[in-house]
Amino acid sequence: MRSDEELSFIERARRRQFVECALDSLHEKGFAGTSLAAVAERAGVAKSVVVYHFGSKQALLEAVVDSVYAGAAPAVLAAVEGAGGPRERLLAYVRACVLFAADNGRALAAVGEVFRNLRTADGGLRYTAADSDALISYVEGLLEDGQDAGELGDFHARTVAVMIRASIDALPGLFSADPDLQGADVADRMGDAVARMTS
Amino acid sequence: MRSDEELSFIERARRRQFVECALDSLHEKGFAGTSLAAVAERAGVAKSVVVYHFGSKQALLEAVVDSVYAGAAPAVLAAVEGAGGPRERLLAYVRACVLFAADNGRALAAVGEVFRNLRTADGGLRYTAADSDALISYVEGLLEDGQDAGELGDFHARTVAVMIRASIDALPGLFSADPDLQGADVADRMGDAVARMTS
DNA sequence: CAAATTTTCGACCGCGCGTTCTAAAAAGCG
DNA sequence: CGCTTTTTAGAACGCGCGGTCGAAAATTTG
Repeated sequence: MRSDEELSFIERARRRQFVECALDSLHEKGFAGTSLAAVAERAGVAKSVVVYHFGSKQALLEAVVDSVYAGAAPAVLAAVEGAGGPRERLLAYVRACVLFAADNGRALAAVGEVFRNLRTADGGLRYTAADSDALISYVEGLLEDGQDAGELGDFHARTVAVMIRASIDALPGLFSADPDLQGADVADRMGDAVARMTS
Repeated sequence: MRSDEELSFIERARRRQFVECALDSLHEKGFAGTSLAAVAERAGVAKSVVVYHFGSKQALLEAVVDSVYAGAAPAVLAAVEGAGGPRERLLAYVRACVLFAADNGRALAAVGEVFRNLRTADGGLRYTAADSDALISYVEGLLEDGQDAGELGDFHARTVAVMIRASIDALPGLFSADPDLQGADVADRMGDAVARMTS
C-alpha cells in the first residue's frame, strides 16, 4: 500500500473516518484526551488499525488540520474573489470566515487544539508563528490594497491585521458559548466593527 | 502545616520558587511538557517536594494563574481608575494591557497554556468560558459607559468587546514573534485601532 | 478455488506520568 | 542538649501513553 502513490477508495474512506473521530475527540476531550486509543474506540477498531493507516499520531493530527483547511480555504477565497473592490474584498473575507466558523465550530476548535499543542519529536511546536503569520499577512495584504486604492483610511495595517485575525480565531469560542447566535448576525456586527476600524 | 491558616515565610518562598519554575516550563515546553518532574528538576529538588508544598499538580498550576493575575489586575485597574472619562478609561485599559503584555510575555503565555489545557478529574476544563466572560464583560461595561455618555459611537458593544479581548489575548504571540517590538508603539497602534472601532 | 495481499486484532513493550509512602535529614524549641 | 515538627530524598505504585509485532481474518487476484 505504501508502494502505490495513490490511496485506494477504501483507504481514503478509513482515513476520513479516523480524521472525523479525531476531530470529535479533540473538540470534546481536548488535545491531551485525544489518544490513539480514544480515536480507535470512537471508530470501533483496535488502535493498531489507526497506526496502520496513518503511521503515527502526528500524521493523524496533521491530517485533521489539512482536512479542515481544505474545507475552509476554498469557501473563503471564493468569497474574496467574488467581491468587487479592495474594501469589499476585506469585508467579504471577514464575513466568509464568520459564516464558516458558525457552521464549523467543532472543526476549528479541533484545529486550534492541534495548532497550540502538537509538538515534534524535538519538543518544538509542530505549527509555529510562521503558520499563523501566513494568515495575518494575507489580511495585511487586503488592508494595504485598500489603502493604496484610497478606499481605506490611514492606520497601521499589520496591527489591524493581527486584531482581525485574533477576532476570527476567537469565533469558535463565541459560538460555542452561545449556541443561539446566528452566523449572519455576528457577520454583520463584526463586519461593521472592521469597517469602522479601517475607514 | 495544614493546621495553620497562614503559611510560614519559608513556605511562601518555596511556593513562589516552584510557581516561577512552572511558569518557565510552561512557556518553554508547553502544558504537556510541564510535568512535576520537570518543575522539580528546574528547582533542583525531588518531585515529591513539589507535591508536599502544593498537594497536587492542579493546585500548582492554579497558583501559577493566581500569581500572574495578582500582578496584572492591579496595574490595569489602576490605569483605568486614573483615567478621566469613559473613553479615556477604555483607551487606558487597552494601553495598560498592552504594556503589561510587553513586559510579561512569558507569564501570559504560561497562563494561556493552563487556561486552555488544565482539566479537572472529571475531564472538564478547569477554566471555562465563564472565566473569559468576566474579562469580556468588563470591557463591554467600559464600552457601554462610553456609549451612554455619548462619547462613543453606535456599535454592538458585546461584539466589539470580544474583538478587543481577542486582540489582547493575541499580544503574547505578537511580542514573542518580534522581540524588537516596543510596547509603547504597539499600545499606540492598538489604541488607535480601538479608537477608530468605537467612535 | 487457491495463492497472495491487505487489513484487523489483541497482546505486548518501554516509558513517563501523578501520586503515595517511608525513612532520614534539617530546623525549631524548651 | 534532646525532643518534636517540618522538610527532604528516593523508591515504589498503578496507569495510560505511542508504538510494535505476529498471527488471524478478510479481500483481492490469477
